[in-house]
Amino acid sequence: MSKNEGTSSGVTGGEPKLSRASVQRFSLYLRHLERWNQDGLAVVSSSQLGEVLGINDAQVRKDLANLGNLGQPGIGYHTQELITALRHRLGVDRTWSAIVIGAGNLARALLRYHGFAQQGFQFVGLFDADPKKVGEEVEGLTVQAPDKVAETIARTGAELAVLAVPAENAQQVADALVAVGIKGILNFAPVMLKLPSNISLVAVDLAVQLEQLAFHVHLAKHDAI
Amino acid sequence: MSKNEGTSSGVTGGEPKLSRASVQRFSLYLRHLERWNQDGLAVVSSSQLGEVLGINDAQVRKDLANLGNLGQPGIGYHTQELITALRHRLGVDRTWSAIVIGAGNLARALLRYHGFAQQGFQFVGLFDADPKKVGEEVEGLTVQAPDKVAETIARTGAELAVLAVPAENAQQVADALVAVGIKGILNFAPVMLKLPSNISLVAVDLAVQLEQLAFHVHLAKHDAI
DNA sequence: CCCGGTTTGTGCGATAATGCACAAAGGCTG
DNA sequence: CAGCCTTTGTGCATTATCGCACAAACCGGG
Repeated sequence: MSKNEGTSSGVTGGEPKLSRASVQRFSLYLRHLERWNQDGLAVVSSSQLGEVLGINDAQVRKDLANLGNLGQPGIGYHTQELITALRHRLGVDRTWSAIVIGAGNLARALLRYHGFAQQGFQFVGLFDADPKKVGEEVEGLTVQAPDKVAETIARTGAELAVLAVPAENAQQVADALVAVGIKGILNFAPVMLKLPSNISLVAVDLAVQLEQLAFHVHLAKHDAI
Repeated sequence: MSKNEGTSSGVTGGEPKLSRASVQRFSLYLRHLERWNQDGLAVVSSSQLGEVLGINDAQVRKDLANLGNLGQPGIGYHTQELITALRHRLGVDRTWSAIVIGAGNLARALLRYHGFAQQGFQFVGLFDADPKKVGEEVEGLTVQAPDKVAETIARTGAELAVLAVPAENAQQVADALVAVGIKGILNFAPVMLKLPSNISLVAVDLAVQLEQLAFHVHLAKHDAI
């Protein structure tokens, strides 16, 4: 996240400020609640949520307290109500349009992953600088040349971009995206992008994750006292 | 990470204990250092590293102090030396073998991503429960039935597994992997796996990341005081 | 309508992570 | 070799995050 550190609510004091950690968990709560809701579970408790997330139940209650007093002592939380509140607070009680830059395998995987659509995200454009890829069809989208991005944004109102290009080009592409009005970037390239502070950024580095895993296994072996 | 919370070094006190946050950054330092090293940069400073990671330089020095006194006042750190120390400490100064479960698009994307190989990870097996996929060739690997996992592990010594299966099957598959001796799991399914505490776990939920991004953009709009 | 069993909301202390600021150490110039 | 500049290592204050524990609220049974 660029500089959106504090997640400060406007001084107007509308809603309580959320800690970065809480926001991360909100998505996870939502995921589980939606599953449970489909299973017909009308009410959930903080300990149930804590259980599946592997955290303390008090933490859950504190997080959820930020949504207003939705919990009822002795009962728990109404699943549907909680889902609605979470989606509203997260800003996913609407549809978000996103474009994808880079038509490699990762992009294809993302386009085919239907979890996004369920959460209200839709991909409205796919772009690649490689002329050989332009014109190709992927999951209902036709690969376009990068100079068509502005036009697509204007037409669809897309605010988010997924960056799945090589590290070398990432910064340059990101700059171009900002120039044409993109508001948030999900970056898969293994570089720390420099963006204006009003542009949001979330980075996912898959190699880092695997490395973290290796480290923990490595440690577990040597730790074996 | 299952319970490997403290990242506690064995009481033997070999190396200083690393904070979870430091370890996360270690991978990032390494990534940039390797790039710079290839570019011929022999010496780096904490402020350079802080710059590219977007963090304070004091933080960088504290992190790196955990590797021993590699820095020289007035000079900085020798790139190559730092790389060696980081790789050693992270446990990536060796080759790690990993298997992939689930031969969907995400798996294909991962197999084709060469960043892993550069970091010393190699994929030695690909498995899918769908009989129609068994026998297919993907990036030099032949999709096998899940009951062949044990055999592959025995043959290759693979310790890591990448889980790229639907959420419904994830826990069951994970249990099976643990049963045949896998030591660490990188989980892409949107569920919190329950694993024995001696098994390491790193989870990546792509939908959550996109949701985080949406939230920050959402907030930026409403925050605009 | 009272009582035991649940579950929320939260004040408070504990723990972790971050950032500041400065002394000590190395190198370059003249 | 003296002076100045750079950069490390780290003690300390600040901030963020977590978990415990308990009062208050709610339910169902008898």
